[in-house]
Amino acid sequence: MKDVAAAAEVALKTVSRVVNEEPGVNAATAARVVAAIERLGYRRNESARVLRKGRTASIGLVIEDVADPFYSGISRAVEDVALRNGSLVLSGSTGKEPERERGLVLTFCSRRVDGLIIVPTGSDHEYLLPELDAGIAAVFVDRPGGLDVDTVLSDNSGGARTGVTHLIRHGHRRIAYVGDSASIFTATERLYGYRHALRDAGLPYDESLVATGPAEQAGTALTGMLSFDDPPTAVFTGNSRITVAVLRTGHRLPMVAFDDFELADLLVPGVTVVAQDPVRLGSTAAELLFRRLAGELGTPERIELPTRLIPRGSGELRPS
Amino acid sequence: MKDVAAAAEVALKTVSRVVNEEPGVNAATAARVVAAIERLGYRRNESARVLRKGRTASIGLVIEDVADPFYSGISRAVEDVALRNGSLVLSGSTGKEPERERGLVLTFCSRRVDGLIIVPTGSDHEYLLPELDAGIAAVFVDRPGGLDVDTVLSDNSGGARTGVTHLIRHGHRRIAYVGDSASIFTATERLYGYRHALRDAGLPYDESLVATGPAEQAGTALTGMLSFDDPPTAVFTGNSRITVAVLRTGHRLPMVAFDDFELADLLVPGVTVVAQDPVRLGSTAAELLFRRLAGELGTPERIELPTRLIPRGSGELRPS
DNA sequence: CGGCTCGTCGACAACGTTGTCATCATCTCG
DNA sequence: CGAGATGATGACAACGTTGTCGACGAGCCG
Repeated sequence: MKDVAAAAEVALKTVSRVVNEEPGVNAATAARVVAAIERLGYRRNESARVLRKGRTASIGLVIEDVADPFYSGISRAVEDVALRNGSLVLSGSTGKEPERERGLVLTFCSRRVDGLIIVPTGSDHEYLLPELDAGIAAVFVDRPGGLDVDTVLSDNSGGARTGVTHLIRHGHRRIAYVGDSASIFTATERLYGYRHALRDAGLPYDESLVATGPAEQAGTALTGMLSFDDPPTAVFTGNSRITVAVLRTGHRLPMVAFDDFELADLLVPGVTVVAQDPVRLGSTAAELLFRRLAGELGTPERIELPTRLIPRGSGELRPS
Repeated sequence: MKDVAAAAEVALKTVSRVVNEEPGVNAATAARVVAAIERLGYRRNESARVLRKGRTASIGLVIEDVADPFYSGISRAVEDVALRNGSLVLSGSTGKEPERERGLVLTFCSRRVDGLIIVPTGSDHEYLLPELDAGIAAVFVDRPGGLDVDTVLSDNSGGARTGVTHLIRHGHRRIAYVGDSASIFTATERLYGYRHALRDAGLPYDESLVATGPAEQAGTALTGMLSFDDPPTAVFTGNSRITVAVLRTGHRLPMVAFDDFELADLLVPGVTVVAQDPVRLGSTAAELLFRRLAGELGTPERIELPTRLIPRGSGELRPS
């Protein structure tokens, strides 16, 4: 900028004014400055600007894994909203490691992002408090982070309840639940929805039909249940990875899956799912964040987005 | 930092030294400073540091769409490599719009990223030249960007050739090619591989069996071909979106698809694919970038990663 | 004991912006 | 014609770091 000023024979400040399109610059002078900028290939140094202004026009996005379609959907939505708001997105995957989440968040903070969108992995987010005090806005997505902060969730229990009820309506009385381990918020909620549906229908809750744990064990768990004297006639799966694991076992059990996935309609039978809307999850969170950044006050919101049952065949099979 | 210095009753520079773990600070003094840092909840302002040092320890990643599994694979790999190198990733999706790509790249540059990893969307990347001169490193991934810059690609033509040859070996003589429009580098390469395979086998190249264009038209194009007097007995699809479009038509034509996709093995029959390795694509590009950032000189490299044929059934069917 | 090195520390400038205020010429109006 | 308003421009400080260099005392050696 100094060079540009020299080249255009004006003061530094005048160049600054031109670059920022501030009023009060003679058209002729401005033209001279623009020419000099062009000639020297000058581009404003955003770091210095940030230092001066305090706002970085960037937000941090912390998710579990960009490579997972659910999170990449969120990712894309956040990106789009950010772009519309003139912000950039710094993103990082935690891979379910709370330590890595913490590292990412703190790094983002020291880079002075204006706000954070976090899919919380650990349960303890105390370390965020000083940052929040320092004025960084934060929104939790998909799971609550244990702090009194804006949060956007899917209606996990309601969705699971709908899905299980769907199976019950089709005549199933013994329905297996295969889901993530109980330490994960969404898994607990979905299991709750499952129980709720059983209760609604007056069916007993049988613990031996419930398997929780990582996706790798889902297949064997279900296979085990099928060897019972009184095996389940249908299964409700708690997330996509588990759904796939169950599908790979080759049992063609009637099934409703939580979370939609590509090609669910091309399998035979098509897989009936309770679909979440990752894009809407992401955009809602981002909109909320930018409203906060724009100065909107008020108590933290907790938004629950509806899920949608998509019948495709597997959930409409009757017990055999 | 000023406050910390005051609280610890030392000079600004001493705090800086402690924060950066520079040698030459008395242990007792350091302890006092650390205590003050703790007490005040101080965290270094990275923007100021960047301004002073010139390096931002961040790279820009420009891809077509994070929500596409192929690109999110790249994304994740880049992220991991960056993290290992102490860098952050600014990312953005272009959605195939050259204008948006340009905007993203220039924004990243004005934020002084150290380097860029770009999946080029437009063909004209002249606008990058001033940035490259300014010392920003760049690597193109998946497609060349028309500039003499490090580039990491899949072996598109070789992969397609292998895939088509596979069908030929299984007795097919009339093989349809349904791929992306010719303006896209990878599509041209794959079509070239297709022709190459036909030539190798002494089969004629029949233009009426070749459909290029967006995925939305892929289904109808293939359906059209199947009404010929002498219809194709197998199809080679040029990318995942097109593969899915073709699958949705419901024709159970013998088929080899370029690019692997989740659940390809669960369809009936399993879909034989020529798999690319997005993760390796991303990590190779990132490694290359960081080597350049570390000062490695030499002429730009052009790396072509091998593809892998994965037989799953659909490609092993004989003509009916 | 004088000169030397070494360890520790601080003063100061600089990075590239932008906000504040001052300057100066020109114009307007009574 | 003089006072004040207006428009254009510039000088300077500040944002929070870090690099450079110099100061100061303690310990060492000859």
